[in-house]
Formats: sequence, structure tokens, C-alpha cells
Amino acid sequence: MKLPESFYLNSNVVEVAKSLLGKYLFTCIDGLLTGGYIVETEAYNGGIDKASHAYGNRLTSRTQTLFQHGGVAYVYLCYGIHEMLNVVTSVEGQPHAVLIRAINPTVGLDVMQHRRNMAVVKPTITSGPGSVGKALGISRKLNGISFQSDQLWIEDQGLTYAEENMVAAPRIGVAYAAEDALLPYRFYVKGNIYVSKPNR
DNA sequence: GAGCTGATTGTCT
DNA sequence: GACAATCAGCTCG
Repeated sequence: MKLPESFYLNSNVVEVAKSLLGKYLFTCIDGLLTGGYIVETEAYNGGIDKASHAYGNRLTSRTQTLFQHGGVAYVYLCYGIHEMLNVVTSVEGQPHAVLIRAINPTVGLDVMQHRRNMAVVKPTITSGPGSVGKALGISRKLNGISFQSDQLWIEDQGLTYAEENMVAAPRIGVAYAAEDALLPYRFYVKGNIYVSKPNR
């Protein structure tokens, strides 16, 4: 069953990032179903987070999606190559989002393998935000789409993790964000092979 | 309009 | 471990 709209309206984006661990993310692009459960996320805490694109409530054509109500996708291009998927949360006007950094694939492995041009399936197939985007067929055409749609959605299939199996750590690649780079806004499942950086 | 930078990854040494 | 790939947004002029 799809997560209800209310799940995404929580104004505590850090809480949402943590509770997304173990949730199943699916895409159905060009009629091809792919998905798996989320094992790594990062929270971006709206206008007061120097690591966020919307820091200082900066409103541009790119960031306007972040200001929408929770439950839509924010997809953007990084380094000119990688399409990254975020889950927009909280109420309209609060640019909160959760970056999906890694999933444990369960459905459509052959499709993902083809999209990634991999001769053999390796854990890197969905490890890291750029890899997740590519494997799931995410493109900027999905920017602003609802997580209640039939192209992109998240399900709760009853998978949960105990506190000791979830790790909170500083985010990746945000050194420019000064003191905000140290915040423990990255969450991952301890020991899962799809987590993008070494488990500690 | 030029110049720089980034929520990264794959490849080559 | 270094670095190229490649483009949108931001800052200045």
C-alpha cells in the first residue's frame, strides 16, 4: 500500500528521513517496474540549512519544487550528469526534502542492469544518489510529480529496523555548508551492502 | 555573456 | 588516488 499523503506532511524532515529507511520505493517508467527498499537517506532542513539549495528561502525555477507541499518529487541535475531524487516534505512554503542515497533493489533487476550498462549486477547498481536515479529511470521530467502517482510511489511493506541497526552520521559532499555540514542528517542501515559509503 | 561551482561516479594509473 | 564528464544556476560585469 502506498504511503498516505499525511506521511509527507510531517514538518520534522529529520524524522521523515529516518522513517524512510526500510520503505519500498518504486518507479514505473516506460512500462518498466523497478524498485527496492530504501537503505540510505539525507535530510535537508529547509531555508535554514546551508547545504540546501533553498538556503535563505532562495526561490528559483529550480528550487520552486522544494517549496511545494510534501509528497512530491524534487529531481535535479548535479555535475551536469546525475539526476537525483528527493522527497519533498512538510507543508507548502517550507522547502524541506529528503535525498534518497541508496536502495536495496528487489524488483526489476534486469531493467536496472540494462539502464546502468552493467555486464554483471554489483552492489553499486543502486549505491549513491546518482546511481539510484539512473537505475530507477528517474529524470527531470519527474520533477514535481506526486508520490501518489502511478509512475513513482513509496510503500510500507512492514519492514522496520531497530534503533541499533540505524546509524545517524554527517552528510556526504556538503563541506561547503560550514557548521551545517556536521549535522547528523544522514541515515543508513548498518551493514547493508548498498549503503554508499563505508558503514561505521 | 564569461567564469565558477556543485547533495557524483566511472575510469585510468 | 587523481581526474574527466557536462550543465544549470549563481555572481559579477
